[in-house]
Amino acid sequence: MTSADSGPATIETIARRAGVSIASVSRVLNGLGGRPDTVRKVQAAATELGYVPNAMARSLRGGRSGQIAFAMEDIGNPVYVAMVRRIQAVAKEAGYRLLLHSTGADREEELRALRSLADRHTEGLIISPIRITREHLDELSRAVAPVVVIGSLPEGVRLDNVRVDSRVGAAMAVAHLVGIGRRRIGFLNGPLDTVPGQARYKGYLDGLATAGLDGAELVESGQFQTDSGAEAAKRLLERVPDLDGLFCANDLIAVGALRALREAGRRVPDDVAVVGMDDTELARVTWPTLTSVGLGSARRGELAAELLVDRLGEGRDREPRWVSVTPELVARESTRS
Amino acid sequence: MTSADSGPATIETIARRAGVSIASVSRVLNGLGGRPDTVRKVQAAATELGYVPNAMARSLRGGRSGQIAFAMEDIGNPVYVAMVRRIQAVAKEAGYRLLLHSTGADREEELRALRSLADRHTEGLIISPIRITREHLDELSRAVAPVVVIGSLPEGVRLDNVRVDSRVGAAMAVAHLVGIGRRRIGFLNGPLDTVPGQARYKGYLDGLATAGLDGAELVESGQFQTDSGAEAAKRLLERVPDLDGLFCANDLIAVGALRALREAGRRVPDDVAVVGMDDTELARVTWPTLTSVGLGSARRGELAAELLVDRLGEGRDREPRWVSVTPELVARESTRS
DNA sequence: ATGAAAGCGCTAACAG
DNA sequence: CTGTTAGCGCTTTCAT
Repeated sequence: MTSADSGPATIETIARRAGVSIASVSRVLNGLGGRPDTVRKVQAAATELGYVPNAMARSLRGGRSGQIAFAMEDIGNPVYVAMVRRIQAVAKEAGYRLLLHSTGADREEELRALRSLADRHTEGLIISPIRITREHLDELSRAVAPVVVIGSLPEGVRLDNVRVDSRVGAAMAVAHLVGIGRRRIGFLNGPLDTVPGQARYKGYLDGLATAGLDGAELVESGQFQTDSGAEAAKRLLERVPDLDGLFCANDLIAVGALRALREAGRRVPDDVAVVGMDDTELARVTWPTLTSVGLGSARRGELAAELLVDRLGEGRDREPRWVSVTPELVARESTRS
Repeated sequence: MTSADSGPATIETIARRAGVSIASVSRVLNGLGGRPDTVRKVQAAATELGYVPNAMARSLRGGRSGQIAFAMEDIGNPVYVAMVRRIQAVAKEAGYRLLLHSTGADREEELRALRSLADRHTEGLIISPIRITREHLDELSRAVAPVVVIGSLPEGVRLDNVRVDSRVGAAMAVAHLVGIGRRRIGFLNGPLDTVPGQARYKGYLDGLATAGLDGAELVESGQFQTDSGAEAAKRLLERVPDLDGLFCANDLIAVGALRALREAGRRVPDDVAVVGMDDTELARVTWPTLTSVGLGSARRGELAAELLVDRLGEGRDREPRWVSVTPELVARESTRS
């Protein structure tokens, strides 16, 4: 340890120690060959000094940070957990580190996440916005690095995009309830001014129409959350005592509904059959276990990550791609007939 | 838009446009004053060009990346979700970005996370290792940047550390079961060769001893997961048909146990009362709702983040701090007498 | 108050 | 095959 250098080793430290130039050090360390003798000396020095390349310097020089980010509303929602898991896996596989933005319900935070691409600490972004405003679209079109959107985009937006037709999924849920003989089918929705809120509401109406039912007055909306779901269920039960089927716009709402139904003394599925949406981990944990329409959250995360990774590599100039995932109903006890 | 420059604006672009030196640009942009005239010109140019400082260059120059990381086993576990949420919040508040390492069950990955501090892309790390081996300790002591450990550390390790005495928590669970008149109290544990597995097992024994009970043969171990918990519960029920109380080493195991109990036709809490641990979101979702010993996951995440942020700032040379959180039993339906 | 210049650590082009 | 050198974009002396 003759190292009179302070701080961590750099290529310069190594160069001095090995008696070669910094260029040779760089070459050897990047596997670009060299005289066997040189290679040996450099490697020895690097090992002895415990050299690790400085990622910041590399990034600045190479113009690539090796980082991507995922922005979602709240990691507390199991849907996002499923996405993060797969995104993480794909990112790591491709040699990217993953950053997390939790935007909360705050629209402004989402925009900030988009704008922050400009400082180049991140090479690309996956974003799953719950609302898509004019501002979002402006900011998206102005983004200085690749962005993949998880969620539906208006026609004509030229961005990589992973979607699922939750309208169809919602219709499937209703069809399933109809299939087991339910006729008074309610719907607990999230906020109507969100993309998923809109789509699921339309799907619910589609499902009813197909079955020749009318459900105009069987809808309650609130937040996409458990407590809100419980309250909405309570309101609906009071208004519609003869309810026999219930579709919930996500599993969190459904969990709240199950609670409210129990407290109201209704048996599930005997009195009221319940279907959730997203098919999260929760669906297997409740009692009765929850029938739910899976929207492939894990798969969407994975696809989004793959799209992004591709665009950051090979696919730099590819046309924007719109990929979609098919909803799938998973029947469990809450609709066992 | 006379900008003949390619790529994003830099201080140099601005300097040319404003007719000043790059040094002045830097000063103005960092609020270090200047002649009113200069300030105005620079700000105008910056705005027009949509200038955003390059984070990589800043980092390299300043030696600070503005990033911290959190390494845990699997974001799928609600305990970590709770931690991430708070860590995220504290990090953002303090101006740090948050990186996520999912290490899986892989020991090697944890070590990699620690070693990766050396490349300086991250200023500090919060790690919640499930096992602490000799290698971990070596690597921890060798870490080139501040590390905060969530979990218990052997005496004498000089590292910031947030802990909770889950041994005491486990004893509380048993005491609670005893308190509602249970005498044949089983324990479903995770792997015994993990830190939490050890502590909770000891706490279980403590609890029994205090009550003058013997439970040597009422233990099953598996993984800290739902399916594993269900299987373990099944095994235990076969071996010990007169079981009347059950403590589970975490909520995931407890959820599995509830399922197994139901399948075996046992009523909860009438036949068997159940207590989980961690008091995750799950505990409020199951039926019956699950009594669980909270270990302050959210709080631990928050504290860890605060310790780290402090050490990266003011507290650079502070003595290592060991903070602890107190377990708290939250009684719910699964132990209603 | 301002500009010139050095340098953070690295890679790559260019000579030799 | 190897060394010298020029930057990547920024902050910060050091003169002026």
